Amino acid sequence: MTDSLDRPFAPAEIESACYQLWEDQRVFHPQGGNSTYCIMLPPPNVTGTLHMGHAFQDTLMDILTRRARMQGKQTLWQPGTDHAGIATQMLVERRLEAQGEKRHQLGRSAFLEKVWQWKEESGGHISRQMRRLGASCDWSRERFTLDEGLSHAVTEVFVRLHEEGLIYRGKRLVNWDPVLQTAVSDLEVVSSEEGGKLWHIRYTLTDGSGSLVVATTRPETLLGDVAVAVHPEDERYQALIGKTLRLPITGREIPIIADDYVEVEFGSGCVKITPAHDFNDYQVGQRHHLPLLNIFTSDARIRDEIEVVSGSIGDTQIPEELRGLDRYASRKRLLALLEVEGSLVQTDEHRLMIPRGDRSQAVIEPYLTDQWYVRVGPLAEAATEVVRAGKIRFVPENWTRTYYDWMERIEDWCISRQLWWGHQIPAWYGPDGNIFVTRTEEEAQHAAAAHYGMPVVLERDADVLDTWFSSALWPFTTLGWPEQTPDLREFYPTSVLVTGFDIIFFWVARMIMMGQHFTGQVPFREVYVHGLILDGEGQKMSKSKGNVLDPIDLIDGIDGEALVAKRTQGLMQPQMAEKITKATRKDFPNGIPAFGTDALRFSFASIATQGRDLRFDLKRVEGNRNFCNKIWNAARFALMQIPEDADLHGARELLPPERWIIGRLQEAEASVNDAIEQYRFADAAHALYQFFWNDYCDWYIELSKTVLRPESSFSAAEIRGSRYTLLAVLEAALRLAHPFMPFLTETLWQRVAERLGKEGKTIALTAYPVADLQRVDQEADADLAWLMAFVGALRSVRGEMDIAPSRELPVLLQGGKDSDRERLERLSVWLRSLARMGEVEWLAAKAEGPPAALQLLGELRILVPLAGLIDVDAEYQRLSKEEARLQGEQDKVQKRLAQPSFRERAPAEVVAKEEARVQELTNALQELAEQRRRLDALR
RNA sequence: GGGCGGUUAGCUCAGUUGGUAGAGCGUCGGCUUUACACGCCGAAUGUCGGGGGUUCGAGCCCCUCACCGCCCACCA
Repeated sequence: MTDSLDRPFAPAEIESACYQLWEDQRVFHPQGGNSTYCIMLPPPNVTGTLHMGHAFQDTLMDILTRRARMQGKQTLWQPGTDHAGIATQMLVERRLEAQGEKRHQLGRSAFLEKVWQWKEESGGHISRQMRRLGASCDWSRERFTLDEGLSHAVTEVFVRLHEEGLIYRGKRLVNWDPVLQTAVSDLEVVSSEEGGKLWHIRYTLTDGSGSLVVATTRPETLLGDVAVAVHPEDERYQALIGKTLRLPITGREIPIIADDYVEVEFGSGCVKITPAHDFNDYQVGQRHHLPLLNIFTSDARIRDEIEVVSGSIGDTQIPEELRGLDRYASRKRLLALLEVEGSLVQTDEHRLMIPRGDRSQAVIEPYLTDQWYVRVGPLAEAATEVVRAGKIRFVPENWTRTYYDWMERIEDWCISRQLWWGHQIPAWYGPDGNIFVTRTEEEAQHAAAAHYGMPVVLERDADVLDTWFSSALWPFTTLGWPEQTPDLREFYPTSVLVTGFDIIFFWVARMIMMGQHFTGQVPFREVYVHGLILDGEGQKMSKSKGNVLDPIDLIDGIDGEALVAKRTQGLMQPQMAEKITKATRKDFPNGIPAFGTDALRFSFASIATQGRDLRFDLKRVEGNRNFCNKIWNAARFALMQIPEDADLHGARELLPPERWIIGRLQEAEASVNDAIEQYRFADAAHALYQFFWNDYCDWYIELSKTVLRPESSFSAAEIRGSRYTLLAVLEAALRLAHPFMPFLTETLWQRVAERLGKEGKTIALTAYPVADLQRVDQEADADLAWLMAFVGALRSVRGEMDIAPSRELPVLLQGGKDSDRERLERLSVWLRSLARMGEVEWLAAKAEGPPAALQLLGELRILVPLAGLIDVDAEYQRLSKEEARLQGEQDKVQKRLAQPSFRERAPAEVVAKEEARVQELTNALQELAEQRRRLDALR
């Protein structure tokens, strides 16, 4: 540990030493306790780097984890990383391409070797960054979705689901990414409105009696048309249903069918039906037993010949000039042909939803392929039920509805991907295509031998599983499943899942389905759904916008040009670089100062409200860095006040300030605990901030100076009480703050605890404070409220009248109760030091005092004589303003009281309160008016 | 088309059973007061998006409108 506190707060100096201490002491290993607490880290991409969203989420998890650990629970925060199939494979492919190599030239095993190599190189990065954040994961248990144990579990799950008929293989339309050349799930497709056209194309009736016009946004699929559909009740086309049309270009004959999928109002009310290239048309095709004609290759080019997947047609020829053309080139060409033919009757601008792959951004093509699916119906039902039954609670609760809605409409999950990086599907094919799904190749061989009556050569399915398949198992596979390990027994179901709403469907729902199915228990009891971190302008942070902040830069600081370089390097659109450079130089002319981890963490906690979007403002971090500094200096002060040889454990007597601050501490403890329990991190942070800065520093430290100063007239027991309280309250506050600011609190605690003679190697394993509200002392609270109001009154006079702080204020008192006199006796020593109150004199009740500034403290009149001190005009104005304010309030209250219905219906205590208030206001107004008259005479 | 959020001080946002509107930042004035100028003291600032309703009483409950944002959805 760094030793000297004789310097300003310097986070960089303390952070690494603290983390070292925690790891050396094995602080993060589960230990002790009769109850358990467990959080699963949502596994980040193994080759990724920490972004603001991670840092935010990790901070919240760490707060929960550290508090639970300090509460003495056996606590595990399980870390690990995800192989992130598509993302990682794309990245490695891009790197290879930069070196002039291609995935397919390398071949599967050589390519995979390259990916593993990349994983080894960049794999530890994100966990090192998490350590910088202070994350208290048990790193000795770190897992990776592709490591041996987890892969084994994935196979086990696949095989079991297959045996139960919940996994099947089928040929149907999938979302096909023609760039990545793989199927993706519904969730990986993001549709957004884009500009396009609506083409109107004429199809002529084969009997020569006329024609129809169909409207389409995808003319290039025309070659795959198998029918034209109209609405069954559409009067315009009644007579045509059942007739046939001639497809433009090729002249193939197709029927006119009736299906109520067609919207009468849209376009011409006629829809071309292309079952192999459109999800709706597929349904229509199924209903009407139409052929399935595939016209595209896997990279979305026109085939050389139509592939008849089912049904039959006469001619499968494709015009030579279209063959091999990309879908957009073929669209252009085909439109030209239609134009020539005279079939293109109209072209309209049209906005439509374009589906794109969330990784590649390629336009997704509905494409007929063989894929593996999870039959989610039964799983979803069970997963809905556990939420309904309250076994899983969403926080905030309104996400429950989103969850239900999705679960009700969920479709089977396409889990196979035509990638190489991932868990290869444990399925083997016999020579005749028979499928053997087994745990190992040997088992498949046995099964095949039994099936065919002789050994055969099997071919393994080349596909891998969707990354989210293994992620769905994360809560139990990381704990050793399928083995019934002690960890699994101890920590499963886990306590809470902390996650963003963007992956409720991808991940949360699937974990619930799989967890419930395979363990018979929910994977977690609560789901805390947090908001999304946006930049200061409310924009989503993204590399392409150039507004990304790196959490590590906020901790260590970064100079302006380095930040510019970082933001403009490796852009997908290099032309943005100039704009980003300009904006960055404007927003961060001096770069970013080093705020330290604790300030960053505290900032994350303080913006963690229940909203959906959370703007991240650097000013806030700066403010919290100042808070860290405040704590640092307060601790320095406390330690400085207490001589090395001071005996803190002799007889102690507690003065009102001590009794008061102890009470405030209890209330702060209650607020913080209560807030964390409800996942109200911002409230918890606020309570801490408020207590430490406003109560402890602004008032208590200042009050203690009076007792602890060298010429103090307080007794030894009182001084000891004050010294002890100063340190003990600080020590408790450090423990209370530790989950939020682990580094700062650890460093200071080492020194404070030593001085207090407290045992323990680290604050991380001390007891988390629990409020004892019995210790809130009503009398002390009343004393301090009086004292603070008195000090406030004098400071207000001083501030508004511009009286130098060095100048003592003489005070005249008048009126008031016995308690005011009694308190003045006991508390004036603090009034003198905090407000620099000078001579005090009591005036007789009716006596006419000298011209003075007036402040009211209940029935007590506090007068600061004007002679030589006060500007009469200024005080006159101040009084007038104050009068106006009170008058306004009095009017409001009186109006309320004047209503008979208020007296009749409002609770008696509310009425009494209002009456007391109006009385008080009336008195005050009288006093002020009188005082103003007196001053008026002097002007 | 359906659903969910949001609209409160110059800015960013709190406001949990309906009972006298708050914080941080910023602004203005003063201050080398024996931890901290990353500080201290004082001050200013809101028709709580519009309209209607319930209620003795509404920022909070109900209805409605407007604007902003997000998610879901098969009008080719």
